[in-house]
Amino acid sequence: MGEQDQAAAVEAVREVVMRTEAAISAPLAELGLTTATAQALWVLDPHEEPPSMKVVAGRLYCNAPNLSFVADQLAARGLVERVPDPHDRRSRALVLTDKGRQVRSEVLRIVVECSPLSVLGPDDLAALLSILDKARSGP
Amino acid sequence: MGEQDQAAAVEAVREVVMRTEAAISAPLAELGLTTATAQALWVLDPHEEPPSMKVVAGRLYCNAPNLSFVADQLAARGLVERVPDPHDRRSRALVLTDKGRQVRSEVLRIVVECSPLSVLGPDDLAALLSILDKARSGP
DNA sequence: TCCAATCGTTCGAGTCTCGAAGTATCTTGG
DNA sequence: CCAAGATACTTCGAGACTCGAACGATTGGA
Repeated sequence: MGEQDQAAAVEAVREVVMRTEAAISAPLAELGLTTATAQALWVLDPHEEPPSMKVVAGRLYCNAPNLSFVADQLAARGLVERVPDPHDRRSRALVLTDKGRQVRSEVLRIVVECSPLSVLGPDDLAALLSILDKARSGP
Repeated sequence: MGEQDQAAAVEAVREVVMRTEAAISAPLAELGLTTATAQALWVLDPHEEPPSMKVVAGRLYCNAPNLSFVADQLAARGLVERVPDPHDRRSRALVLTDKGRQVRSEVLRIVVECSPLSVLGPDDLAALLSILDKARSGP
């Protein structure tokens, strides 16, 4: 019985993501972004120490060649820069440029505005986060 | 402030979906399926009246050419059949074959087993479903 | 009847993703 | 110190997915 609930939950989560992507694709296109490039921008927090390519690839659940491809696009648009790590010259950190920080905040605004989750109140959002954090911390 | 929570919630939902896809890709490959074909199989409920291509495309948030492409793959594997609608000969319904029903149940089993949501208890699952249904019924 | 709208398909192009191979660098055991 | 293996990233080539445009078949309304 619980398996049916779980399948329904997976389906619900999937649908929310699909609807979000469908809703944000047009506004992102006006910024010259796709969902792939926008997600890469998303996981670059301006307040943290610039993460290496490997770390970013991990956050995006993609492999190194894929991230190189996406990083090239962001770099071509002047949104990120590859800066060598002084402690390990094999490694390169992805750093947001000024324009990158600005566009990233636009991405966040668009996502927050277009996501189906925008209809939820603060209590529901907090409960949702609490539950999903349990799932994320699991394996 | 609520915008930060909402951004975090969108991020959490995205991560759950990414982790699910990463976890199921290998088992699905053994069935000769990709995430795209598996999702199409997923939305074909054996107990309902076979839906038209247009309806299925809507469920997958994709357009008609894309669904034709995916349906071709499922048909080539003998998992679905296109049957003409007697009332509207332009329309074709996607019907699961016997093998299709069997493989679809395997897909459900894999997803339920591999999803990060599998660590959640019945109460959390029910709460999660309740909240996401609010978001889904919104727009 | 005629014409616009709908359903599905085909075609071509573009984007995304990945495995394999290569380069540069680091690290470890001897 | 140095050679061998491991690591970080890139490039290349192929495959999978998605979409817009154009087309044929069918439907339904003026």
